[in-house]
Amino acid sequence: MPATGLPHGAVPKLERPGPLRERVYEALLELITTRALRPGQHLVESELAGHLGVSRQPVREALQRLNTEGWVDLRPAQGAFVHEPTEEEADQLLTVRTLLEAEAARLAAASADGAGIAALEELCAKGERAVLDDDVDGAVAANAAFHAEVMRLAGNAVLSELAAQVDRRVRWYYTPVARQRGKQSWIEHRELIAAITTGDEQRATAVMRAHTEHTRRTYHERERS
Amino acid sequence: MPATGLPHGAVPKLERPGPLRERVYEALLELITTRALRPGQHLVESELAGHLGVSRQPVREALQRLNTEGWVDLRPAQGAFVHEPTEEEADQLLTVRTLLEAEAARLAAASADGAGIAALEELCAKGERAVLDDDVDGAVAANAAFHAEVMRLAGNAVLSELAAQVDRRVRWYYTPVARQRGKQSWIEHRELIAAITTGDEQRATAVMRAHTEHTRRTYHERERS
DNA sequence: CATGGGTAAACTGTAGACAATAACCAATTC
DNA sequence: GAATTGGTTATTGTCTACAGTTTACCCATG
Repeated sequence: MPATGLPHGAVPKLERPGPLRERVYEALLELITTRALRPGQHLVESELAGHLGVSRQPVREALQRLNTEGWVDLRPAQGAFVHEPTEEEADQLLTVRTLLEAEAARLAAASADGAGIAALEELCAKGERAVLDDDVDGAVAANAAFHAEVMRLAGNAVLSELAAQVDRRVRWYYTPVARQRGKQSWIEHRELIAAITTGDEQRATAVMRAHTEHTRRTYHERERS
Repeated sequence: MPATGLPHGAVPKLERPGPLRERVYEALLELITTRALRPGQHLVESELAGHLGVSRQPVREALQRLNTEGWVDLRPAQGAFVHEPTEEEADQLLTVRTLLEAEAARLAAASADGAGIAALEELCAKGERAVLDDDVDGAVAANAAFHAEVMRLAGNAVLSELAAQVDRRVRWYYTPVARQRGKQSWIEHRELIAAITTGDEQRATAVMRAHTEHTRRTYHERERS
């Protein structure tokens, strides 16, 4: 290796636009999760293409990826429709999410690590601060970051990737009721950190399971609001 | 509804070709799982297209789906390469598989059902027969069918879909050593059926976990063969 | 002999054009 | 008047062509 003398991070990494399909994919996913594209809506390739300033091909590829990941339904010879979540499906997703997150918590507890725990505590503090400030977006972001960090500590890439997809969809269903669960959520996070710190796999699993189950309850009780 | 006088089943259902990308996808997946396309191999779109008698476009779409599902790695501006499984990844996949299958077993036990149990027993018998006949392919197929049936009984579509993908990849890694685990596997299946029949969720989970963990052991001990 | 530059080939990424298919609507017949 | 049939339109599925990048090889040069 040649000695360039340049530290890795210092290189500006001159912007690579990256494949168009990726950007289209992310743009569409953003539009779906923000409800700019509503469930059941018919997505016409040429419209999207024109709207995004690209050709139909990248749009097609993005739509197909969204299809395999469950965001849109691709009816043959008819086109793409934004997926309509059902009660049953939301419930099943929450079940799977509970499973994956609980396992991640167990693995994280098993391979406890000082630096990782510090990161968790920082994210937890950030979330608590956001809740006190009534910063909903900040709290949601901190929550996602917290769970992602637990996933990272688990050190299982396959698990992490699956959980990322499931979590994102759960959050999509769940966003409308997200504000209800603010303070209590972070108390539970503190408990989880404690369990991970002491390396108590059983307790970490139990706490995370209770945490996500609690989330499910909140979801199912949302009608009365 | 017009009375055509034609019974439903009698219509030959003249072959619906289905979207080309689907068929290309299945063809490529078959080629990969059978090792006709070996890990690390560079897949050139135009070659595949010519070989399959279609244009590049369906091949592209199939490759991208294979990419999102972890079968091929898609390096930008360079093309598709058959994914090379690592030890670590195989281990992580087995962990996730254990998780998903165990949960499926629990759910299946919770919603025990006479017809379902009968189906399981039949598949089990078929598998045992295949083992006695040294019919390896038949045994592998019966094994897959058995696990798929447990999944179906669990009644969780999301879980089922995830497990299907994970299982298929696990089986890809695992196929070379599949013959080692013949008879014992089906004894464990019998235990699982017993647990499901009595609706014992705890025991069903434990049995399935032991079963898949056993599979993992076998995998990791394969070098010495 | 090693090294650097430059050129060419191969492949992917994107765009545009054409064919096929399914829904929609009106006209027609029983 | 209802149902069926034929035409029409909009949209997807597929193919072909072209531009952009990366890689590898070869030749010139120190």
